[in-house]
Amino acid sequence: MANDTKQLLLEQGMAMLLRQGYHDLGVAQLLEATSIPKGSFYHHFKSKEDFGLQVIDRYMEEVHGGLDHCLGDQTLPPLQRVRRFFEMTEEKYRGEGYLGCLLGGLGQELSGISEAFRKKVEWCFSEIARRIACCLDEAIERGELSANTDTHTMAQLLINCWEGAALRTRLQRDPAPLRQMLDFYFRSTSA
Amino acid sequence: MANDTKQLLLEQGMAMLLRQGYHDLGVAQLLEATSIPKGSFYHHFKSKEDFGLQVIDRYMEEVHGGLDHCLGDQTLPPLQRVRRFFEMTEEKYRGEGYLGCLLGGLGQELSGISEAFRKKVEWCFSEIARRIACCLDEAIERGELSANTDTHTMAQLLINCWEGAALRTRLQRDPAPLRQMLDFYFRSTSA
DNA sequence: TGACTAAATTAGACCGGTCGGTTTGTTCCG
DNA sequence: CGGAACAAACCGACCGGTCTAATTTAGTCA
Repeated sequence: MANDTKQLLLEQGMAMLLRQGYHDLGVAQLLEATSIPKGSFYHHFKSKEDFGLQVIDRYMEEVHGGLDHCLGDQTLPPLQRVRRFFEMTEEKYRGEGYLGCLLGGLGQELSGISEAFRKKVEWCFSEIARRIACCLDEAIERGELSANTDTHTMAQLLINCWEGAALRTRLQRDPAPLRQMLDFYFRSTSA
Repeated sequence: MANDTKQLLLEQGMAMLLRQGYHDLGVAQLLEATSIPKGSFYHHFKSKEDFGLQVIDRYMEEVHGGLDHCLGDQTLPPLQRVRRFFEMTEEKYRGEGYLGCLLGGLGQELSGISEAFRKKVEWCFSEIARRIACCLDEAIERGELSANTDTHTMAQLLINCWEGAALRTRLQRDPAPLRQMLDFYFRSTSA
């Protein structure tokens, strides 16, 4: 079905964009990998840029799924839920060969030359931070964090430090930076 | 002189690679910006990839200069020297329009498709971390850090968290992530 | 000090290949 | 039957790199 074609392109596009980045991945290469003709590609997507932006949307669906799953787990205290989300993300990175974060990659590559991508990626990070901040608010209520914690800032910090660790993980093909970052952040944050 | 030409290409290349990344910057565009003919480019550089790797070398000269300047300042205690280095880097970012870090950008864009770039960028980060770890060793000696601090890991963490903040700074064109990260790191690290 | 030579550097036209996107046509599905 | 989806040839533009030629620079020698 038509929707299968579009989803296949988005899924394969996510994987290939993660490894190669935006400019190194040509439309032709993606189509060769999926055995889909170019007419179909331009039927579903207005342009390559449109495709890239929709890949990000598709990616965020998965991220929000993961956030729903972890932050919604009432059997764990809030801080552990937040940490669990990142541990699951690390497992996802392992399945991909420790290539880091798609958002970080596209944001880094394109935010100097495309306002559409800069705004979209920044909005995505802000959305993730907003959801984490909500969970940190609950941690304050539960006494896990001191009452004067600026949860918005702490959530942004968590995202930022994770993205830096994700870059080094991509460079080293090793998850150690992710673990060190989580250990440091949660050790420094607990009440 | 010939060396002037090469240095001009490297300087201009640094600036343009920071904004646009590797693949979006064509050799012709760089040559148009510098009014240098293509024959000269390929006289000084074996290839575009060779050029990119030499830009990184040139960049690291500046980084080591900044490290020499800050970490060698005996009028400040060690932790403040380290922090000063990053504050100076933030000022450099301001001059560039808050476009983040060249190493982070190239590492993110190219480390999935070029072993030469992946190794070079990773080596650069390791070098910076090594020098910062030396200064953190001195902070232990001075009592600024507890004796059981793993300075190698703390130095890597500092680099990683900074790179994540640099990405967000690039996305937002705002230094707030850098400052928040430094405040958090040094507040959590002091003895 | 000037002439000469070789090497270094500059100059830019040209190349084959690939790019993103368009166009025309065919097939499928509701 | 018409619109959606698929199909693939084709296009102009641009890519990294090569090649041949011209100019400049540096070294040597009388």
